[in-house]
Amino acid sequence: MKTEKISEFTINRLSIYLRCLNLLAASGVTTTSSQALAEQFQLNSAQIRKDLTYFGEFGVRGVGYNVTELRAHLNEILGLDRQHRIGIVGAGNLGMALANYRGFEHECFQVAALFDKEASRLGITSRSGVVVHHIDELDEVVARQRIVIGVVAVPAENAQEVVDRLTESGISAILNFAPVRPNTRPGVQLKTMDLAISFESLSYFLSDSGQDGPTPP
Amino acid sequence: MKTEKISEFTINRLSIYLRCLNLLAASGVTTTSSQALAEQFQLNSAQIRKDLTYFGEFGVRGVGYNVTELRAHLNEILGLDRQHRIGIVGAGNLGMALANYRGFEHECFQVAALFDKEASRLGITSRSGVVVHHIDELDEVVARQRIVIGVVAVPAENAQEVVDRLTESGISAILNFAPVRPNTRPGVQLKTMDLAISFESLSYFLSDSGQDGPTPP
DNA sequence: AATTGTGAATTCCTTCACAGCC
DNA sequence: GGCTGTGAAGGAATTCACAATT
Repeated sequence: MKTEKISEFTINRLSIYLRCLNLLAASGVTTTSSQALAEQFQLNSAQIRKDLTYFGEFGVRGVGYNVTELRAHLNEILGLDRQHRIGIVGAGNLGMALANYRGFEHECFQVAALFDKEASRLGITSRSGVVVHHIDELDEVVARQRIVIGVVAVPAENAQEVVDRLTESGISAILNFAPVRPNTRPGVQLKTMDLAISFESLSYFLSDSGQDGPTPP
Repeated sequence: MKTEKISEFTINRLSIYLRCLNLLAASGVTTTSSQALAEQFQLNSAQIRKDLTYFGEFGVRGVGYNVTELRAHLNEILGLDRQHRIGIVGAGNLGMALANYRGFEHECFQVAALFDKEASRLGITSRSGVVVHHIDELDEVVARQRIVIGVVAVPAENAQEVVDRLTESGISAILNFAPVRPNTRPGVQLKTMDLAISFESLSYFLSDSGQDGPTPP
């Protein structure tokens, strides 16, 4: 275990490794190696080893990694051995889609509350029975429900205000879907999923397609 | 204009610069500089200049950049001066949320069709009247509607199959929301928005929040 | 005087290659 | 023999700093 600063690239790859291991475990594989993983899932074996050794020595030289053990380690490193309660601000199409997202159901992430400022949306419930509160109840509900992750699913104009209110409410991590780059206090983790950037990037590569010419000898 | 390979980081930042310029233009600003942009929007001025010069010399030394001109250039570079027709595969919560997403309405991206394999979803329409087709009509509808971007909004298990079918149908760019890393033919642009990775990354930073207190072994 | 465009310096990330261990 | 863990090398992205330009 190093005290070195660990890059977000590494953390994101740990999620990928964990997924690969879950697939292997599901098909009954008990032992694997960085090379085997790299080949099956198109990764780089040295990178797998380097990423893992930031957190410990999980392998056995000459043998490889025990799938069950490594899964357990990655789950713990990523904090997936705990419940994380989520509050979604914005009960429009996106907010409700996230609240109903089945990907959460079997996982450690649990949508515990929804918030909106539109009177017409108050009281609506998600498929699993989570109710839409007025945004003015944010502080109270976040505290009562022990919500730690806030999701911003409101229009760009309101995103900064919502981030500020979430921060005030004592939340420690925010996933923002609005196409803005909000300011946050240090200590509050912010991650933005920017649909507009993704589409515009695709648009760029459509325009100048033919980027990838034939590889020289 | 260089022939150098341009990184995706640069392209993504161009989207951000364009947004900033749109804000400036909306408040009547006609001229700006890399420093002014950097200060207002928390960017790095050298990076702005370097990013822009991959595509041309848009500034005037001693003066800065003309907001209207630079917007026009970025719009053209990103291909936002053209319509891009989108087909969404998967008419569940996420697919319908994307189809109804207002961010598209005033932009150059237009959702032209929805697809699903569930009989119960066929014929449903989005708010703007786009109808859900059976996935078997993909090839025909993609051709008829001149769809160039495919969106994958299906469960992980079906994502690779959908990517293959989209590729077969002649689409040139894919935005994937399933938590997998599908294989694509070279020439087809693929971008994955991985919710699971984002949440797991936030979870990680929640666990070890505050690099000051390392956990004992 | 002010700001761009850019080579050089720096920082960060990835890959190589091999010593060390099973 | 085979595989991990890792220092060193290589490559990419960012930032610095200044000559060139208006």
